[in-house]
Amino acid sequence: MDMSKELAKTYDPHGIEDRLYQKWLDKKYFHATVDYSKKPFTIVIPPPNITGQLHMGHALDNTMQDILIRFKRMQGYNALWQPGTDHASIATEVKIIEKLKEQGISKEDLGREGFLERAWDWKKEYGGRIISQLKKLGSSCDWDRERFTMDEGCNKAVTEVFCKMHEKGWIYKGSRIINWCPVCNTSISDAEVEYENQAGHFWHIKYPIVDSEEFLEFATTRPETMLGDTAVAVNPEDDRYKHLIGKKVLLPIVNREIPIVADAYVDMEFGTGVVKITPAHDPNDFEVGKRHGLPEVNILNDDATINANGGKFEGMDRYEARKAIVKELDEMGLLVRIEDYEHNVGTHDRCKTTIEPMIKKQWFVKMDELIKPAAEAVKTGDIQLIPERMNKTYFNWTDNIRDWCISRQLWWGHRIPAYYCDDCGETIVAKEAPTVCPKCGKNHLTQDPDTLDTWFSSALWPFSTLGWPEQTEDLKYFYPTDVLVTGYDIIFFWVIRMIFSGFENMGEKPFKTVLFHGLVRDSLGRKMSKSLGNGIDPLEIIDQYGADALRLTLITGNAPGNDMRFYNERVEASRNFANKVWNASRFIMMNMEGVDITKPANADLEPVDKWILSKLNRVVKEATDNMEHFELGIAVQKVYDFIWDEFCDWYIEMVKPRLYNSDNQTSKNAALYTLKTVLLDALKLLHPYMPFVTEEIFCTLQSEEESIMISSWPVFTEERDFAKEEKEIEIMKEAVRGIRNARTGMNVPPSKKAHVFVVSEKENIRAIFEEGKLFFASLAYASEVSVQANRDGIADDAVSVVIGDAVCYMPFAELVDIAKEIERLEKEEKRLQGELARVNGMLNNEKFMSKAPEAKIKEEKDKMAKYQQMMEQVKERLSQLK
RNA sequence: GGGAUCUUAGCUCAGCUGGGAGAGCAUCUGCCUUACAAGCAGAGGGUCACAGGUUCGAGCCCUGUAGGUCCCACCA
Repeated sequence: MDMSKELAKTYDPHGIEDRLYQKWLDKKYFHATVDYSKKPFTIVIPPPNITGQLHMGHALDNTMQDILIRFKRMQGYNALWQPGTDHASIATEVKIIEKLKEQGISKEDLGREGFLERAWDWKKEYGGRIISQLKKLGSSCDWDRERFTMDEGCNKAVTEVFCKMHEKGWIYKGSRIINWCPVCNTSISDAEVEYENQAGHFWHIKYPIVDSEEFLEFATTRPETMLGDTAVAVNPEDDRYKHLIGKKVLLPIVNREIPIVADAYVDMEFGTGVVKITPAHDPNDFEVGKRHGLPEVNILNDDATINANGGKFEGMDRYEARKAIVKELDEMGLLVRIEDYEHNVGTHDRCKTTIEPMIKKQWFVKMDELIKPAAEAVKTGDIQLIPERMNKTYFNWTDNIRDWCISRQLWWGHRIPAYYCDDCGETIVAKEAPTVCPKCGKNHLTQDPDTLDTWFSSALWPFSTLGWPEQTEDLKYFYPTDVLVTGYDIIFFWVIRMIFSGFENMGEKPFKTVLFHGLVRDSLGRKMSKSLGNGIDPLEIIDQYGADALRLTLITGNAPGNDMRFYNERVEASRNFANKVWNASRFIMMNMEGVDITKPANADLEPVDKWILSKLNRVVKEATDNMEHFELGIAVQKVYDFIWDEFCDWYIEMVKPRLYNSDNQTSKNAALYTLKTVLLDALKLLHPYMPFVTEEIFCTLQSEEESIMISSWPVFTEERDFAKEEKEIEIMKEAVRGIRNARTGMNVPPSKKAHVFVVSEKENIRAIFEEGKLFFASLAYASEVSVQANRDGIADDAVSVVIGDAVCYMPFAELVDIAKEIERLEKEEKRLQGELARVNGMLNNEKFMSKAPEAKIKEEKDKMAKYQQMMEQVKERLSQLK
């Protein structure tokens, strides 16, 4: 071994991580190309926004994907992790506008072309930032394939889909009530509206009834909308108002006579049972208006100031107008009272502005047919959601689907491929801009100024990134993709839309499995947010503890779809584990130095070697199985426990005497071989989780293979299945534990060695201890170990440890406190009594004996035999001592 | 209003198809044992929210109750 590569005493990820990542890039390990000799395994990245900075959510999301990709790659799949970024239409546009504002420039100053130029510049400058941050995490994306939702290919895909669906009639333009954000100045989809409970008021108001002295009283949370009232509604069954139906009220201030209509929408129990109807500014009123043929009076400008329909309030902000109107109603004696009222207010998820429902001409996607195969796929299990409970959330959306408003009054995005003839008003939807109007033949055509909802292009991501609409080889080979990893918070925005888009355009699901993860919260369980300032920067954590430690922290102790809390102590624990692995490796390498290790014959392996190989074999099987089922946290926990508890704390300690004693080269070789073999396989199992430290060790240890990430995943082999040795070594471990325990109980310092006598009537048990004498002595702090069939020559007052198959004696002479020893044995007796009672209870239960599976009964019988044996031994010792 | 989910050791959480309660951190005791003090060896600590039920057997399945979190709907 080249000792210039000797490892440092503590693991320091600095320098190592960047160097290894660069090596992987240089060697093109992340790159995947079509190869029919291998099975594909594909993941498309949820494209991070170009405005984004890596946060813990990304770190978790991408760690999970990287684990799956690295795992499958090692298993021999042709693993493709398709990366890219999202143009994030509204988020980016808002940022650019903010930046321009600092320079005193408005969007309009620049005009569309100029603005887009700035936007692309912005993308160039910041769009790559998050990519370099993903690299810090160790993400093994195929960067040669990096895509952008607004690149040429994606644009082609968007246009193709838009035109195709328009032709089918599934994309239409219509005048409907939509959610309007007065700050962002655009329509938004229902999914982008976030309801927020706000303290507000209930204004109780009355309208005078025409040709009557009577008034009709009702309450509203938005009195300013009265300017747009075109009716007042009551329930047709409501006896209080039946006589008024068909009559009119005089809308105050506006002095417009509006009808009293009857509509079942009105809840008689709520308030006075009277509702003012403002079809232009409330979705429910809009429906009522349609049913009764009411006029729609729009009273708002796009910036939520009152327009000309508001008469003297024109130009006022909606909230100013509210005050003014309330004041005026009060002066007219029409304000009955004001009540404090908490109600849900729709806000824009991006900017938190209260949205205004408005009637606008927008483009929509008709959902009723489109959603069918998407709902069916999850129902039949063609697409599997993990955890399964996400199905309910999914169906809740598919069952109540509403048409999707896709047009946005923004510039940064895919422009809608619709053109209007200025002369005859014809609408043309086409992939290429038409030069003349097909209807009137004139050439005054204007493209629709609007762009598409960001999610329209991300919905196509699983196939647009593989070349669609071209029928590329990549598409044939890598589609459908295998797993989509994402947070449950974007199931409506993205997951569902990808699914129906996949079926519609590819005739096939976009992925087989969706693996959901939860939110990463702060140590107090709060969402990490900019406004709270409680966000933890993954890059800082990486800098402090290393990417491996961060990755492990995000994966351990967490089940799919569950939120987790993040705090530094957890990262420290992960970092400590990396260091543990590092030091175990360092130990093994030190001992390998200058030694030619050869593969030993099975007969030359000692029982402990077989024991650890067999244990390894099992963890290989189980961890692999867990990973196949996406139980990443469970899998890594098993690997962690194996490495730390079994391999480091037991096996390494067990073989030390053999390594230090070079008299028996066969035994030493077997130990070294086993150490190296187990370490290499354990590193492989760990690699998907902790790619850097495992690679660094692997390459130092195993110079003939160039990288662990392209090495092959360990598999279970019969050859390493040593059930007998596993059992035998467990007996010795039990003895060691018992001895350590007894010593601690008597405050015997480790420096005080004792002669340990192992007494067993069974020859095979004696043989086991005889064979493992060397390590048994060191683990049990023995100056000497004697294995014998009876207790001849052992002092009566020796400390005794009962393990069933054997009894270990430690004559300490002056140290032993007989009273204490009796106490200890009596405690053991009591414990055994309890155990025996439990086992007896089961075995004497006829129903248990007749109904329980045979294996379970045998298990309990075996236990009983063991406990009985131990009980006898304890009793015997007690009688001797007394 | 509908739905989901959680309640397990002092803290944060695992516990996969029901078969003797686990981890990390924290606490206590003893150890610088020639890989690791970011360590080693031990210890203490839980009527698995509560009440019923199914079962030979329930942390796990069913019903209900209480409290927390989230999603959807949005009664003006």
